[in-house]
Amino acid sequence: MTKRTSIIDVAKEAGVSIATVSRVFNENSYVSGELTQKVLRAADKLNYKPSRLAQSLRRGRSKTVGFLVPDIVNPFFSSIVEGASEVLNSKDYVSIVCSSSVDASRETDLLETLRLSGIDGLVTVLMEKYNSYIDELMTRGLPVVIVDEIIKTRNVCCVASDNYGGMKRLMRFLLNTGHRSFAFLGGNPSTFSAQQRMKAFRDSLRNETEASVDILTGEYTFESGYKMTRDLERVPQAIVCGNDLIAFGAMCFLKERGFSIPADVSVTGFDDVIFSKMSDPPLTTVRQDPYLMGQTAAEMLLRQFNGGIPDSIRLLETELVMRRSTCGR
Amino acid sequence: MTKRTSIIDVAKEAGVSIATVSRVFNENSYVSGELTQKVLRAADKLNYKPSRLAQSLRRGRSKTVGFLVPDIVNPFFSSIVEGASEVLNSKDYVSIVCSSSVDASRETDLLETLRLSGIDGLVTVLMEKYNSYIDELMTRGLPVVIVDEIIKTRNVCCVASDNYGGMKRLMRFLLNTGHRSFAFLGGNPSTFSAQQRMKAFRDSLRNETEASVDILTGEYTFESGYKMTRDLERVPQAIVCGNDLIAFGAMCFLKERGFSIPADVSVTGFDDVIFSKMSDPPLTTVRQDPYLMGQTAAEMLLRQFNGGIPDSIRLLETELVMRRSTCGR
DNA sequence: CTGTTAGCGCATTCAA
DNA sequence: TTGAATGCGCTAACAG
Repeated sequence: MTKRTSIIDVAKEAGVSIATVSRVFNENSYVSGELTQKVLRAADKLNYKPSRLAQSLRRGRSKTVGFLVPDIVNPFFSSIVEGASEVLNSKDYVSIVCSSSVDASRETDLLETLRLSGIDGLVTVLMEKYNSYIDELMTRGLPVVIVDEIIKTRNVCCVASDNYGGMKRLMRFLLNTGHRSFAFLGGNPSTFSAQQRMKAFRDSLRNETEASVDILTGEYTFESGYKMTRDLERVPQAIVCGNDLIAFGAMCFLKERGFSIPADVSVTGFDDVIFSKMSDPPLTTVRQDPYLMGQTAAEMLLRQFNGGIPDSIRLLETELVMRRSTCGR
Repeated sequence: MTKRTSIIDVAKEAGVSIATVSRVFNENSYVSGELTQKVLRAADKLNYKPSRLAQSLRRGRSKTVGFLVPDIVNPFFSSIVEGASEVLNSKDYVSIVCSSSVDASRETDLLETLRLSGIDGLVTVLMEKYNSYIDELMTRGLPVVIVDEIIKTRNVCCVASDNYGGMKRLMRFLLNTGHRSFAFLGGNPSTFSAQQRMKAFRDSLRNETEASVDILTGEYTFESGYKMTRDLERVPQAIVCGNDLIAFGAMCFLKERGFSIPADVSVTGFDDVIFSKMSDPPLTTVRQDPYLMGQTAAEMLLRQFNGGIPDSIRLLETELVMRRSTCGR
């Protein structure tokens, strides 16, 4: 880069001290109208804006927040980042984004890089269990918000969808519409969301002594959904999937085998990704709002910046979306 | 944040000057083995790592690259970011990501924020036409790479898929399999990629005087594809869509109207998004590789950092992916 | 209200 | 090889 124009250049141009220039740009101290105009004019002429780098070093705050997510390509995670960034950007914060590329072993390194970059706060979706390095960061005083997971054992801010409640509602709907035999095709059971959804599935059937139940777990992917369905000993009245991708895989297999959806078997998903309304048939699912999760996380962070102690846990509503992949029995 | 341990603390602990500590961490100057050990031990004990912020200010380089994309939630754009970030991270660069949320009027502001944050380079996918602020940044000496658009009029590095060649190949395939009546359902015609694809479509049919041709343009969305198909005066043998989303919309409408795909009408897309193999029927499309585009962009940037002048234009191969949404006539 | 000065944490002269 | 001193661009005392 060409040499930046610095505060000194502006001070010279305006014929004032650098402190005055600084004051004009910080707007918290009083400067006479005359000098303010001079400074503004000079700054404009030289196209000057304060360097965030120098401000950061001096202030000890960088107006920067770090993000660490498992996979930025996954719209679920990128929506979280987008939601949070929107809120943060409007407060003049900038986002440094790291993706671990679904490699949990890289998380600590990336977190360290983020810390060294001088972030003021951290928003993260962790891959598996709680990363103890987070504790260290918090001990050092870094504001943190964990997304898509609720951790009660430590005093850390968390925001997640009500996975349990959403799945409960879906199951109630299925039960009410006459389904009595079920299969659950879950995602990676080490994740918080998968655990909650599966637990809700189980709990919903606890009193249904007549119901037939099958539970498999795999990955949150199309392929995994396809395979798990193939591995099913028999096709039940309803296949409840851990997320939409699994449901797409299940529907694909079922259609190949000549089953008609929903006439022969109902299929449900979770998430309501953009393609769920485009699938054939459109998928009955539980909508969660990752964008809102991001916004909420940002607000929790902002409150910490302002010295407030936000509610440490926020559970976001989910919504049952009934489409044509399910029907009454 | 708790007070960071600084280079001074380490120097004291090790009983050396801060210059020596600095030298040990920079590995470019010679320090005796003894002092090196002392410093390393002290740094380890105090858990010291140099502050990137201070380094940036001092060096005038931040090891940070800025990204500006229209929509980070769109996997196409996030793949570009991911591909580039992977390459850059491995060279110890960190990514500052901005999304204009599909609002072209915000681009210049975000670019300015990025500049003030002290980025060493910029990778961007612009919304519409060339943003002249980019020129200013380049004039100031900032290395820039434009992605998904080829700009020949200015001396700027560009990387994009061979949209034209890909569409040509697809049309050749369609022509070879006996299709003679076509509709083209294009995306936003102000984007470079849309223009290239449409041009290739037109050029392919230039010598087919017998062919019947219809051209509509809209947005790169499911809804737009649905509507454009509805607006078609008659259903041709092949509906060539500007991207996969449009194709999904088209297929949805066609199926609702009782058309059988591909028996009654072939449908094609562009991009090969993850859902294209899951649709019913799976979509014939042209695959492009945004992740590779990102990687390539990063390499072009790195070469600029090293003072090299990279090829200013890189066109990436596309691949025809034949699936079951098309058949011979 | 304005200017002078110190120092954020570090890399890099210049001497020794 | 090592240390002392300087300054990157800026903010925040402290004086005036």
